[in-house]
Amino acid sequence: MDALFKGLKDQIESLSPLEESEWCEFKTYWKPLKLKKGHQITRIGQVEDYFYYVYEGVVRGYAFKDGEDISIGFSYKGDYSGAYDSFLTRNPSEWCMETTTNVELACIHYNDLMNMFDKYKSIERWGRLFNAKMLIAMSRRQVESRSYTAEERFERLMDQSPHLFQLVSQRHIASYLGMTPETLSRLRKKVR
Amino acid sequence: MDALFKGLKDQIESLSPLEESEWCEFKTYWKPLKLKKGHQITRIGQVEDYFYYVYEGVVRGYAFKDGEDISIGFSYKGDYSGAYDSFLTRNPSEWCMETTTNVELACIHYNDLMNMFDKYKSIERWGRLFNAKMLIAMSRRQVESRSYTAEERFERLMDQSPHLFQLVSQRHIASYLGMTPETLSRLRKKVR
DNA sequence: GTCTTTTCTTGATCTACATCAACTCACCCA
DNA sequence: TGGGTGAGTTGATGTAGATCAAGAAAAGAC
Repeated sequence: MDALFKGLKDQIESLSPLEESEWCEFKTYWKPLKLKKGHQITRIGQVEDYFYYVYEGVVRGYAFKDGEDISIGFSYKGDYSGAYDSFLTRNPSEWCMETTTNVELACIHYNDLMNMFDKYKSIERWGRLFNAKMLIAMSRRQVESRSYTAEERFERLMDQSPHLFQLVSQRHIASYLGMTPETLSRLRKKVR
Repeated sequence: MDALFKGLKDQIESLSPLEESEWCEFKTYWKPLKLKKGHQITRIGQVEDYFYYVYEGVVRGYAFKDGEDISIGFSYKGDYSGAYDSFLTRNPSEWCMETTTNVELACIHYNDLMNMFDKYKSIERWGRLFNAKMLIAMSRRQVESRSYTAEERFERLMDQSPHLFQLVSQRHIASYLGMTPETLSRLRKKVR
């Protein structure tokens, strides 16, 4: 439990240091949460009320388009996670979140987070910098997905996150890479 | 000139209202700027020192991968623009910005904006919400680019931003849509 | 205005990847 | 313990869109 909050505090302070008193209050709003593999965190059409910090395990974010399940991204230890567009806009989510392993999370309710933003400038700053960080990561990924072939995207993922292949099913990785499971299977064979 | 600042103020206040005194100070750091069509705003490898507000005209953001020019996005009237990853990280930019029409902009220097973030919570908040807005737009676009065929992406762009086809060359639109200029040309013929 | 350069168009081919289909393997649970 | 269900593999075929190439048209340059 302590390790979870320590991880969370470190993550936050890497972007914006907090006063001890601020952290003490902020901390009270974060709730620890253990979930089993395969748990559906957010469903489509539902407004996301929580923002999650992943302490252990993997969470998969995905969208549905024409009945297709498209993986948008995976959150591991130290990442934040959630149907972030719905959380921010308060509109029904177009995305879902589910655990692909057993996970340990901490979560905070929208209202509590907004109150913290109002109350503490340092937390407001963390919010700004956190969004900026996400934005940068996402724009890099956008360029990536445009500049490389299926095979190159696969190789890059193998280099950057080899562990993912142990933690997530092939078809989810395939949809994340923007290819069919068959194509991914053939690429893996080629490497072996 | 006044209209430019009014537009800027409205944009900012749509996310976070400012005290009159805050706006008066903030305003002094924004510099108006007129540029001709085809002007290179940011080059690759250069650190982006400015953040831009587009009052009139179109700015194109693009990346280079293996000598390929890939359009990332277009900013029109009322948008913000800039090599945002470089601006935020202070690393040399992997992206470029150029005007595709004559433009009128307002720009603010990194240091001045950071000072404003430090000084005013309302401006810090604007920064957070602005990043959030960009993030949401980008994540929608990411899902879009995965879920639709070239033809569908073209049709959606025709619906959403028909004016773009007047303001930007076909090959830039093509790279934005993730297809070759030839393919775009054929799709346009089909519609006519 | 005419000459040059770049952009756009159109056609012929090629290929990466999708789709369809059949088979294997692991895992679960009655 | 065996058979059902979903995940992964493998092969045969199809196709969207890339690539290559060569005109036509538009946009600058002087």
